[in-house]
Amino acid sequence: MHSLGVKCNEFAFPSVFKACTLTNDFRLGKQVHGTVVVTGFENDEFVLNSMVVLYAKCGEIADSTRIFDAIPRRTVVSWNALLNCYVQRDSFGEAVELFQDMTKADIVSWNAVIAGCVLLESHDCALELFREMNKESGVSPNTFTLSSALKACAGAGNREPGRQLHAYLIRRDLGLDTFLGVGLVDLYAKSGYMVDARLVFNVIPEKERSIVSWSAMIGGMAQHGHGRLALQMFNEMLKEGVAPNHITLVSVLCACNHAGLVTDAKRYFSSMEELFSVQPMEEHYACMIDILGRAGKLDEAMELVNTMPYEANAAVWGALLGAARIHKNVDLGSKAAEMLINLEPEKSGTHILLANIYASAGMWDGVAKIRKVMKDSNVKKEPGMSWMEIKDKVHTFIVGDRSHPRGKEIYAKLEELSEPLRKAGYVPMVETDLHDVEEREKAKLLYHHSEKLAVAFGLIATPPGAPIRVKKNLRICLDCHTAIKLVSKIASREIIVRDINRFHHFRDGLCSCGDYW
DNA sequence: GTAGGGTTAG
Repeated sequence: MHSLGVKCNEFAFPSVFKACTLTNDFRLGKQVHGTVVVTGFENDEFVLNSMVVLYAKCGEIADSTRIFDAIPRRTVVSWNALLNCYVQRDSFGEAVELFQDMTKADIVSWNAVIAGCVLLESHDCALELFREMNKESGVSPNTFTLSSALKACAGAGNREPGRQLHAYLIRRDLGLDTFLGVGLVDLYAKSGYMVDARLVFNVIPEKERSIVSWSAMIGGMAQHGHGRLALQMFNEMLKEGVAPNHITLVSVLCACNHAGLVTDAKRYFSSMEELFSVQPMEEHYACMIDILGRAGKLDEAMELVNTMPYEANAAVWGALLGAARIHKNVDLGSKAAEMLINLEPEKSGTHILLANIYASAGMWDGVAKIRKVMKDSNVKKEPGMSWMEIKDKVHTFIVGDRSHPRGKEIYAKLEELSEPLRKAGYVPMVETDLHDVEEREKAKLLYHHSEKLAVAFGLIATPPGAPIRVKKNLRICLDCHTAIKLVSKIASREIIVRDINRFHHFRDGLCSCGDYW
């Protein structure tokens, strides 16, 4: 158009800027900006709004803000444009400031700040804003708002508020669009209710069912340790003619991993490019290395590390460290830990896993050394915490804590369980505990880990036979894993623990993770 | 003609 000499008007410029933004062509964008100035359209509100977005998305926040300030008649769209740019560029502080300066925030503004909270994983903050919006702003939520709010609930594994959102959208007859469908499936999956996730999945209208909804189901099942069900679902999907993307395939590998299906995993991994036109990416290699490592094929895992077209990242070294722990391989463990400490010095989990490896090999001087390193470098173990939700109340537990109103009963329950546990073969794994206290004190602490307290509370606070659902902020500890398996049998209860990585369904003395985690 | 939402991996 330009070369034909057709003059661009104020209606064409916004689309051109949008195209520059989408293709990240900042050079062209600046040229077009020049044309705007030359042709005298630099006061048009639409033109300026689209320029705000262009500059912000290309990282030129200062210029973007300058253009924003120069808009003669700023509308709510101008404010929202900048607001969303701040949110997407992780400048949440600036976003909040801008939001507070707005005289009349509309639904898009609210959606932007709520999405911003979710992005930072400040789930409670997101829900708090959501409530404030409903109560005080006179703006009512739309499907965008609800999908962010659902994501906040899912991220926190908090089914109750999510369910209320579900009820709300039914009452308002909003119907399930693609995003709400995924949001609900993921909510139920992440809060431990796979049956409900499946029910929602089944009622998503066909045209709203996307590869993302399928992936959420398959990934959810994998996280719950239902590896074979996940693969069944994958086959069902293929039968429907839906093509997997790279995320679906990560979940498929993860499903094989948790079901111990090494051969299937290898088959999927080596044929994914041919069958599904998805080239193995870093994350697929990391999964495959994890699978091989867990299965004890450490040499094969290392070979893949050395031959893959990527530099080993934290996920890869983490997988190797985990494998080293399971198979008690001190050499590999220390190598992986060293790499990880370089890559992620701020995480305490690496030191702890390595200490566990030393401990299980009886290398107490190694354990002591790590304890010293942690002390000197000020790496603090994040305190383990567990939660149990009853009705809409959340009960929190910390190791050895007695402050819960029913503390006495909880400790009595654990005491009562100690004899049947011992008879069932439970031996405290004192060596896995790193607290800097005497052996006897250690056994006591171990027996009062937060997840054990939460389970004991579940036993006394829910009716006989009801499933017990616990959440934990770290990986479940090995000793607790063993103990809870036995408790599920002794007390005839299904116990579901969501740890930082996945779900453990304990039933009749076994765990759905197959002790593979 | 300008602004906003979803799935994965240690």
